[in-house]
Amino acid sequence: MTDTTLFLVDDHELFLSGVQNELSQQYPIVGTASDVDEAIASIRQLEPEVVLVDVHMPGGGGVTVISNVLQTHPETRFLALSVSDSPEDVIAMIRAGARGYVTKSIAPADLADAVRRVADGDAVFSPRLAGFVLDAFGGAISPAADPELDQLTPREQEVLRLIARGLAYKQVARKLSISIKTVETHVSSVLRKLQLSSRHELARWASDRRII
Amino acid sequence: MTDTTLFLVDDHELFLSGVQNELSQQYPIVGTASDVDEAIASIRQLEPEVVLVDVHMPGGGGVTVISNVLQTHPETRFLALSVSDSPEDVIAMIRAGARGYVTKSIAPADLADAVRRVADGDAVFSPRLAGFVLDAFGGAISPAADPELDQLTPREQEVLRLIARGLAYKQVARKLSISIKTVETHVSSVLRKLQLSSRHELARWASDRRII
DNA sequence: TGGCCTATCGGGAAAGACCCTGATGGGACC
DNA sequence: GGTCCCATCAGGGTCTTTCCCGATAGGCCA
Repeated sequence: MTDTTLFLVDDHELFLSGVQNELSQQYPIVGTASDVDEAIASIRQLEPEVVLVDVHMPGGGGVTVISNVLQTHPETRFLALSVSDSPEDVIAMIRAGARGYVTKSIAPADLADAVRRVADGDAVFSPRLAGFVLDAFGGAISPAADPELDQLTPREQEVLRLIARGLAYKQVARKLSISIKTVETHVSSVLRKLQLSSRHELARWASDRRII
Repeated sequence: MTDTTLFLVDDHELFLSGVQNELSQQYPIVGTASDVDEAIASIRQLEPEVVLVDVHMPGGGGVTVISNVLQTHPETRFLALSVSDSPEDVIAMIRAGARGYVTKSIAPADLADAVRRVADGDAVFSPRLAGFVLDAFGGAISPAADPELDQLTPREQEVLRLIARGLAYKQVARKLSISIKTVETHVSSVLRKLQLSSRHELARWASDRRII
């Protein structure tokens, strides 16, 4: 039993009860809530250290709870608990301010451990989500076949990448062993196809899409 | 003792020996390396499941090791181990593909636990880094007082931002209500101070640092 | 075979970017 | 009151980028 105060938010009473049953041996559970508004009000009043919050709930979901509470109580730590492991949900919760994200299939002992780690300030993710989060952070989210990129020929994409890297036409020409004039042609085509008006905009366009 | 094979990379023999001493009870340590090239070659040959890698090393550092090995062995899991907890280092390692990042002040037992979690596919960060990583993921990277940025005057930084956004000198001039010549002067100063040679490199420099 | 796309080049011209020297006024610091 | 740094601007030169006008050669397809 530690003294890390815990608060539970889930719209399924049965699940709420299960979690409470499993964790009350190890943490003082200061309160529970089964809808968004109730959760926000109670958390603000009770000021628990860690909040276990469900992702999908009527009335806005966990994101609403997290972002609202953090505005007044930024020190509160949130651990998202969900049946879903979809990237969209994970991203949304992390952006809102969750310190971790585990799926409901987690073993009770692991959940207790996750709560402890979140209370310590650590970041906790289910194994299958960890890789995703890091990939997203590294900017290597799914290749996501860009329709705008697809309309460029392979050679044009190649030139685009080098231009985006900050190389001058002359350097691109040397690198690809072609003449400056050819580079000009490719760049012109790219600018026209992407409806941009200068290599500077092109560089920014590329960096926005992480094509570097 | 689990069967998770471990490989250690650190240029400090003493530290290497210490880690080896602490962890060899729990993991089969299949090899160690104290420089970048040796590390890459050995890891490719021995194919350990988890690699503990130092961030700062002569010959490129941990980033080089990680990105090289991942090209041929993408299933290898890397746990970065460093004396530094600076945001730049953490970002660089994560981008390179590290699955976790802990500081060398970590307790041996915690390190063993971190290795286990990385082997499980989990993400591991020292508590003080966890928050930073999540903040960065949420797109709210701290201003992170950059020493290179600091040597620029406020006006120069302002011009830098606009240039990095892909604006032409003329547009920058209009936006700041100054003459093109003044913009030229500022850009020249920035290029000189940052030791860059063209606005294209400057744009790339800025986008690398997310100064946009 | 003729049409279309791609990749490769060239001349020439206008605009933009870059570099150099030099100048002015306003603060800050000592 | 002199010395620095900062921000502002100018002239003039060189190189780069961008956009015209072309051209040739290869591949694919109906």
